[in-house]
Amino acid sequence: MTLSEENYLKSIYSLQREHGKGVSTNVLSKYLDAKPASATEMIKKLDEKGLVRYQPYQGVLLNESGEISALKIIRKHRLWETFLAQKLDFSWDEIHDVAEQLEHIKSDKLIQQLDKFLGYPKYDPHGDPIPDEHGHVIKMEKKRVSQLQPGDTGTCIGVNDTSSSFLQFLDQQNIRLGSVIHIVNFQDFDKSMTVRIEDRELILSQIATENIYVRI
Amino acid sequence: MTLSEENYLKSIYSLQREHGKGVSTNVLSKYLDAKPASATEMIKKLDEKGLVRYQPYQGVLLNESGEISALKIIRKHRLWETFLAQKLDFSWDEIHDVAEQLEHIKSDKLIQQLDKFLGYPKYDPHGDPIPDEHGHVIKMEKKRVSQLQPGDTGTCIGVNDTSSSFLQFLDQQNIRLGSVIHIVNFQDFDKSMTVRIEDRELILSQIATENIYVRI
DNA sequence: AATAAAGTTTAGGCAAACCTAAAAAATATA
DNA sequence: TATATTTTTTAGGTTTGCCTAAACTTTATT
Ligand SMILES: [Mn+2]
Ligand SMILES: [Mn+2]
Ligand SMILES: [Mn+2]
Ligand SMILES: [Mn+2]
Repeated sequence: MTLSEENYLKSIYSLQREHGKGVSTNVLSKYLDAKPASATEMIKKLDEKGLVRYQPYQGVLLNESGEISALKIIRKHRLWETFLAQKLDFSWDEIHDVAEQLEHIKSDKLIQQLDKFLGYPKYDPHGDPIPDEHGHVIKMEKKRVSQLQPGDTGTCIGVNDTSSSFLQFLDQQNIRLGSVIHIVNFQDFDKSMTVRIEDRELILSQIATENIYVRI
Repeated sequence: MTLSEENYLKSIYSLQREHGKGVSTNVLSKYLDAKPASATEMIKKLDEKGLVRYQPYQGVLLNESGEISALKIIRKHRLWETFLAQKLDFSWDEIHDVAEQLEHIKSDKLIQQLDKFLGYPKYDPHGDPIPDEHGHVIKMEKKRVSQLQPGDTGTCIGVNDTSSSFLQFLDQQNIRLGSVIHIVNFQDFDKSMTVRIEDRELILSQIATENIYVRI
């Protein structure tokens, strides 16, 4: 499989999860920073290879072998992210771009040994579950902070927005994986929330609370 | 720089070191497992980019910026080899192919942190010196075992032949980096040598003694 | 239902990195 | 030195992955 094919499969997997139905060439191409015509071409090729189901004008969906392939790449991506964060002291916002390259290295032994070296981690530094070698993923029912009520408490397990600026903001506010977030108050007029993290109270905007995932 | 350009620069660097003069398209293409016509094309492109000096029919030579670029890739290759051997328990003969891919990952921070994580190693698992971030390499006067006399003692610092079968042979014979090799005897009829390694005597063929490097 | 807008595909090109086959140059041999 | 052999370059193709512009299909609006 080529680098480009791998990136398409991974993208289709993510977008398929988000929305329900077939992923349109428009959405897919925007996600990959390419043109719709390019997406159409690639989708046709993946269909011929038996990795996706594609009906013209109806979008694309991974079939079983496509999903297994996608999960293998996601496994590699998340293991490398874990390596970069835990062993090389990369910060939350720096790991993604490098992992985007490393995920395409071809060596079964490499990824097996990396997994072992890291102590068989279950989650990556963004709180996303790492698929096992057969492509099995732990299903998590994660909630957004915005879905909690005053009085509730959640443990931060990830983010939705992975932009540098947001991740840097979280770093500054000392919000990291495992942080316990207690909801103190909810302001109706702007949907912001007052939360307590490690005995420190702060106000999070609606945008912020919608982009932080917690396990309750 | 593209992956292919990087591989060409690295190859030219190695071949230039071996022979003295300009590297011919024939030699270069054989080394890279490509056709001479492809080498000519690439060389012309590298010349236009100012990385090599190329005169038709006269072969190619790296100029200063080409050499710096080559050494940066070699630095990455050797750091990754060290990582694979030291941290992921790859054996001597397994590391090269994976490092051949990893050397092309683009991230200054990655290689800086990897270097730190490994404790700023000076040599790779084959005994070759790792260039520093400015492209400076330690010049080593290494000798082949075949150049030693009975009574001499050397410390194994690398190999010339990096084929799997040779490296596996060395593994079986417990010859590794740092092994102290004492020359017991030299057989004139077949140029083989009796050597002592860790209180064990064995006979090495001429082919073997010519492909093991030692520091005396 | 007819028309306008938006989304999707097709057609035709382009650059990178390969290739084969033919032409040209350098080198070896008679 | 003339000819044969080897090496190198050039010319023309192919594949992958991208693009733009035009044609077509679907969806939204009047
Ligand atoms: Mn990627
Ligand atoms: Mn992640
Ligand atoms: Mn390489
Ligand atoms: Mn090496």
